[in-house]
Amino acid sequence: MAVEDIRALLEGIVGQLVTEGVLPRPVDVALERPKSREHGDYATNVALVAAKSAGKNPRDLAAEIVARLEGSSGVAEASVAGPGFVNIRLSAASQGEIARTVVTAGAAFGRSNALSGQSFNVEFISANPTGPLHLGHTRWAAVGDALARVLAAAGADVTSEFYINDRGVQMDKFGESVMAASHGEAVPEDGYHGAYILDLAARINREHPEFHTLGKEEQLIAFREAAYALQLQQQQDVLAIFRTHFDVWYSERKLYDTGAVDRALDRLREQGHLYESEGALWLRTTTFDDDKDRVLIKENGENTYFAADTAYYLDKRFRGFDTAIYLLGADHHGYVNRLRAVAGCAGDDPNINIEVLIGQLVKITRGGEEVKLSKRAGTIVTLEELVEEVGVDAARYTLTRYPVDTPLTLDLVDIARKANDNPVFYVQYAHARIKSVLRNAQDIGLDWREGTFHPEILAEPLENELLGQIELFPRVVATAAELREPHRVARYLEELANAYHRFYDACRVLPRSDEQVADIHLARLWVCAAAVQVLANGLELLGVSAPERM
RNA sequence: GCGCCCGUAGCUCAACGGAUAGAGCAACCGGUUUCUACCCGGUCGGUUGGGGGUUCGAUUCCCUCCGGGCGCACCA
Repeated sequence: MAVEDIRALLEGIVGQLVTEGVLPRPVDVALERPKSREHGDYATNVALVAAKSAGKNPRDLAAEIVARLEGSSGVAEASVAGPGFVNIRLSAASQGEIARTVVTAGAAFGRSNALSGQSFNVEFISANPTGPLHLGHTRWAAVGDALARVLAAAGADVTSEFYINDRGVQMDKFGESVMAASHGEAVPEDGYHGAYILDLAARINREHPEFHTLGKEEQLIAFREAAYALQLQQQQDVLAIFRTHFDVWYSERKLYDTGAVDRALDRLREQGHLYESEGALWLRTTTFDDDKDRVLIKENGENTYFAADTAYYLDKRFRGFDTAIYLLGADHHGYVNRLRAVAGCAGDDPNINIEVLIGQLVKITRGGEEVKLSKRAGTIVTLEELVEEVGVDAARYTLTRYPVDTPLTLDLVDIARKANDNPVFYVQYAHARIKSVLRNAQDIGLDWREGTFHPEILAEPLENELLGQIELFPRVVATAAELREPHRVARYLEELANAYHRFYDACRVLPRSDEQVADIHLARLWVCAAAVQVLANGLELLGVSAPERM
């Protein structure tokens, strides 16, 4: 019996109470899993919520609901508890059916239509192609990708996107730096100084010796473009290794080439939010809660970076996305208001068409000491170095198991530890452990898919807990998507893994050598098959591997 | 000065406005006759930064103070 069934049952009862005049109007049915198992499989606070409007004592009202729940099929027991909660315990049979549901749904279990019909553009990282991705980008590489997966699992139409800042003076400085290095000269003071600049220069010298025959202007462009291509490719390679997928790599240059900037200005002009002052063109963002108005075109005729941002937002909307989600670092939170104001100025609803998620900074330590310098980039630790040190699974999982508004301190030694104090291995181990049991079952010729599944014999408390935990998965995924909080999936998996380990500890799955195969063995194999499926589905949402053996 | 985020056990952090605020680590004590012990159980540990308010109920929402991080460009 699934949550939806119980919810429907309760809603039906509330409807009856309204019809009978006990309640003046319907109330929302909030159904939750009690923290304490002693409170049953499910609990609802409808009586507490409705008591006031009904002019009744919450416990009396709860008792009326309980009376109607008892005797419903699938409900083993209902009771009033505390100030007026209604606790519900399901029958073993209805609870056990969940295993069959999961196995039948397979990889689709957990997917829902909670957000179907909504289209999202999820933009994250969006680094300059002038160097390696570093720690500042890493949190989003993991969380942004997981968010895109979670939204899709909730039925939303999702496009993940990386905005390439390939225009402007930073690109020129980058080109100058590589060119200087290729000539064996010192890199300009305000250029890029990492060791990777030397690598890029050496490689370009090798592949394009003819660049040195070009005139200064042409040579600068040649180096800039060649270095850009190589560096972008390097970022893409690292992200591919990190399993972070982007549907679209959107070049800032493209905004200009396709006329998106002009189109955006036209739109804003139509909406009446542009004005000229002191020789510059301004957007009146203060109308929508920004601190000050912003310049789009400078006095010297150049576009500001903000003009590109504006055009980019509108381009996303022109491309048909309902909501543009931006994932930004805490050091960019000052942009939130002006971005939201752009939506307002364009005639959109800043509360619907744009969402900006701010991620707090991540600090890395190694054995308790802060790690700052990267060997390669000369700045802070790179994504590549992090992966080399702790591996993709550990890095991704660790970064996604915390809410993004929590400032993080991660210790490389802890993350890489292959022990139970490391949640990623704890969850993966549960998966591998079940796979092992399933393999062993196969080895002794025990096929749980054949023969009859008897859910009603799954009456052990730990079986019940595990099944209840499994059943929660779709709701967890939907909530993670609705709240844009993929960490909920990771936390859930840890609880699921724990529920499995405790089940395994108490309930023998396979027959011992001197035992006959019985219904209970088959039934528990179904539970194992369901648990391993949910673990795999959950890890997939986080982009973490689900190992067959460890 | 203005704005955003954060403050929960010794440490790293959880907790759609719900019941006795939870995990892991650290410290101590236990558990395996056969499926993966990278597992399971127990003990110790708290004025949820302080103070008000909202309500049946506040770690959660509002106000205020304290403490920490970050941001306040015709830069990119």
